[in-house]
Amino acid sequence: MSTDQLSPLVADLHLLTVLAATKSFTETARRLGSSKASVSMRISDLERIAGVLLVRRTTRSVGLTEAGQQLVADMQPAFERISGSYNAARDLVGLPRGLVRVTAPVALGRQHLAPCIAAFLKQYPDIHIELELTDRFVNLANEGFDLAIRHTNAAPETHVAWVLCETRSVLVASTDYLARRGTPTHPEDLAAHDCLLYLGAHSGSWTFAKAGKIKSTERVGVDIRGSLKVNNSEVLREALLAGLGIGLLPDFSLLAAHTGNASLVCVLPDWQVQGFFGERIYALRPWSAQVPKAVQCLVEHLRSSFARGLGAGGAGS
Amino acid sequence: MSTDQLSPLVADLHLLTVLAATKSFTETARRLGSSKASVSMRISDLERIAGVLLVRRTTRSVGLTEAGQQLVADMQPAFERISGSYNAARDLVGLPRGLVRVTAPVALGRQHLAPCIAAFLKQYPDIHIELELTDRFVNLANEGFDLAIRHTNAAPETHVAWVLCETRSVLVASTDYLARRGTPTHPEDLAAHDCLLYLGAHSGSWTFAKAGKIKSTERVGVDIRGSLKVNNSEVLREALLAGLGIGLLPDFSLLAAHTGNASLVCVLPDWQVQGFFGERIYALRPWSAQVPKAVQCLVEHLRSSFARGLGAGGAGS
DNA sequence: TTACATTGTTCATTTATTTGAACAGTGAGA
DNA sequence: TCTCACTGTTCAAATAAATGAACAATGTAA
Repeated sequence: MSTDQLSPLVADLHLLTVLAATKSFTETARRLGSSKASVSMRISDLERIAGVLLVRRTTRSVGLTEAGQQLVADMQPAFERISGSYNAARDLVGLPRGLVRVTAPVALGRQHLAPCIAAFLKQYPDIHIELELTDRFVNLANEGFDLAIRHTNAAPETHVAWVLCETRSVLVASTDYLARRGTPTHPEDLAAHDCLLYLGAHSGSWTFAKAGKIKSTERVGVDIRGSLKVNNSEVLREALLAGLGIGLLPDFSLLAAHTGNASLVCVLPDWQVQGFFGERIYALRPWSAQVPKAVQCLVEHLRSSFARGLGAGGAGS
Repeated sequence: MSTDQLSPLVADLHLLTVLAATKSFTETARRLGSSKASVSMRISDLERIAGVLLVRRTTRSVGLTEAGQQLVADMQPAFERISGSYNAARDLVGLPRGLVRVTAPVALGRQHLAPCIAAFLKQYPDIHIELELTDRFVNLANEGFDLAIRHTNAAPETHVAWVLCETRSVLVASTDYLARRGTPTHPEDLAAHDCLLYLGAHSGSWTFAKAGKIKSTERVGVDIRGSLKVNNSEVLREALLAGLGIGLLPDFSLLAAHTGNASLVCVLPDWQVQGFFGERIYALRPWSAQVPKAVQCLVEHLRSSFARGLGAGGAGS
């Protein structure tokens, strides 16, 4: 079949698929790096030329008409295939190159990912990275990301997942605080302490098990109270460093904590807190037939860096 | 998988598939209705951005590199799917519309197709037709046609084929010529006549069978000679009308012939000539999942017009 | 209900792309 | 071998597209 007549339209048809994903002209424009005026005009032109109403506009919300939905659903896999083929062609030659869009939690990203990526970019000058730090849960496929770094218990089945490292949640406090308020020797002592909570986790109580015996039945649940709940682990760490109380931090956050003039020490080192923060750091990728070489390189670099200790810079020269 | 990065490139990637089909920048530009300068620059840009050499240029011939070939082969079905979906979406609404590119033999096209199409276009104001008349054998898929009218014996297996009508080859001469030279009563009499030949057919002899007994063994082969061989059936008809000799014409050509002041009559009506010109007129279409409504309408119109007698105009109001 | 913030569209201006003619290079035909 | 027709590329001029500020419309929050 001839596809000649497509040529002036393919770009607009692809635009439509993005619009279908975002359901927003503004967001579509941002994603494609153009203006909403342009998106508006091009979609209008497409509808005029096709002679079919594709987008239902209600000035405040955007949805596709039935025709539009069908069209997009039909074309989506085709565009994915084209994208995959193009990336494969790029990767046939020379050094890995191209743009990789990454999303990561703010704290983890700032403290560990950023220096790691900096070293990576020096090593591969033809790879560009867009790093978006947010603690919001992003839908990789819908928002156009190539890679997500997640701190979680289990990788979702629908994605390709690489384990970057194992992590633990550790109960810590500043030496200053412990000097003032005493060091707890048993979980039940915490009831008399200021406990700082990560907002969003199942707040209100911590469950302890004897270290090394997490699966044993010897568990202690402690209701806790404190003056600060916050959904940002960096703020939490700063508060702990400032001596505001005892709190739970992922172990990798501790590394950075020792660089300041204050320092945090482990509390109840013989006890392990259950279930807070994920126990692994993953790199996730929406499923696709093949992984672009640039993404593969980045993941490889992250794995070796994380294996060597979090926050370690590059993989050497 | 995100295809966002595709957006500025899809059109160029599609351009590449057309270039792969035509193996010519000039022809690609003609097909897409743009200039070769534009094609040249866009392909160059694509290669620069991809970082891969896709096209092998030798100033005189164009071919794809291995990377380019692989890329195009991968993308081709995807673009066909997109094209199909787009056409399907268009056809969901209202009157059939869109562009239909048709190729047909010159004579058949001028005499019968053109008036038929004229009536069709009046009936469907939103359908546009590009009619390319040529006796050259065109590759539908490669040259971007949606429909071909062919005068042939059997439809190729690789295409969708509709039979428009049956035809016969008829031996004719002008009354004027027959008056001067006498009317042959047996094929062997032709040896003494001026016979005008369609150039390109297996020239040099005609094989006759008793009418209604084509499959019988009673065949007569006659070596013929004459002063004119031409590959255009209209010129042949004019020559016959001018009394230059006896010649073979498809029956539908005769209809138009009677409109002049001279007229042609059948020679040897009891005999049937074998194998010259096809015995059917077909409408062919490169295979595809679904036939655009505009094409379907056109074929339907052609069928009913041809069934009603060749050259009949529209299908009525 | 009434502001407010944000959406999609419009229009004059800026920007990028396309164009056509000139050019250099190559393959077919004599 | 040489010629000629035609190829793909280049560059200034012309054309088309993208931009962003202003605008009307609508869902949201007070």
